[in-house]
Amino acid sequence: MKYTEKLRNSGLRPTKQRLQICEVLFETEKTFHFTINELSLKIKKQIDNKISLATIYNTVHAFEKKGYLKQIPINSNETYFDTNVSDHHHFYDLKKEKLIDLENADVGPIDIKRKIDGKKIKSVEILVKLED
Amino acid sequence: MKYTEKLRNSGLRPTKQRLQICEVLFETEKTFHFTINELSLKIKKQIDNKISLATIYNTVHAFEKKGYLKQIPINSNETYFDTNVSDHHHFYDLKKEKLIDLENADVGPIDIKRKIDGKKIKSVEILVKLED
DNA sequence: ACACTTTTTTAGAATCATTATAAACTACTT
DNA sequence: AAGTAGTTTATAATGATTCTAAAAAAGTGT
Repeated sequence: MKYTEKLRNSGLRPTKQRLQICEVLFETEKTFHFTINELSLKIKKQIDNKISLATIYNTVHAFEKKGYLKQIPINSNETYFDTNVSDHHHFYDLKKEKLIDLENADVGPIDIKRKIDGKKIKSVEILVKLED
Repeated sequence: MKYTEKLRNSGLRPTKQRLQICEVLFETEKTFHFTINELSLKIKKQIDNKISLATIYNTVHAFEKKGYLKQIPINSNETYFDTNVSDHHHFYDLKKEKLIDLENADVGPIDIKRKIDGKKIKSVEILVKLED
């Protein structure tokens, strides 16, 4: 299996559950955004056996820590994740509660002029809220 | 009282609780960031009578709706608010878990080139994560 | 001031995402 | 095969937020 190595290299044991979650997350043409609840439903549809909710939480957090997933900073009662870990930004449709990727080319260059002593910039994330 | 009119003009009755919360929120030299829990403690310290938690939630949401407060998009289990409602962005010091205001002048102009049909931009918020 | 309507406050309960627990299970090592 | 360290699991616990419905306060008209 193609994800076995990837997991081993990260220090994560390639368990059946993790490999199956990899399939659901990364075996897609396009990247996508999800909440744990949405992912849980997706897994139920695509996988025969049951994966417990706790395992889904554990796995998503483990993957996020390893850089295979990104958390999207957004004010919502649910945490949003993104399988697109490249540098990019988001629209957030407030009505539909849906995220839309903004390709890097869709946003002019960002120039952060201020510096904080002893700190370096890890990421710059833009959230563009949309209303009707 | 100086906030009475402000509230009336927004269609909010200037109740004792709302006026007191105005004092705590806006009667400060500098603007600040807070969670509901932090605000609740600040109120307990500064105000003699008790204001119920439900009222604090109600009031903060009412003020946010009227534009007197801003929610800050950030991944945390608690919602962060800002008394600085001017157009500005934030640094987030990952180590200290602290927000720092970025004045608008600290960030070059943001150009969102992509448009979504039937939607208009409500806000553009940048979160710059800082590491050591 | 009084009566009446509407809004607001409140304590407590309910909700819901997330995390903790601890026992059973699985993967890895020797 | 045995040992151990990591993982999964159901379930309970946590904790922020929202809901409820009754009491209180504010606004309005007389």
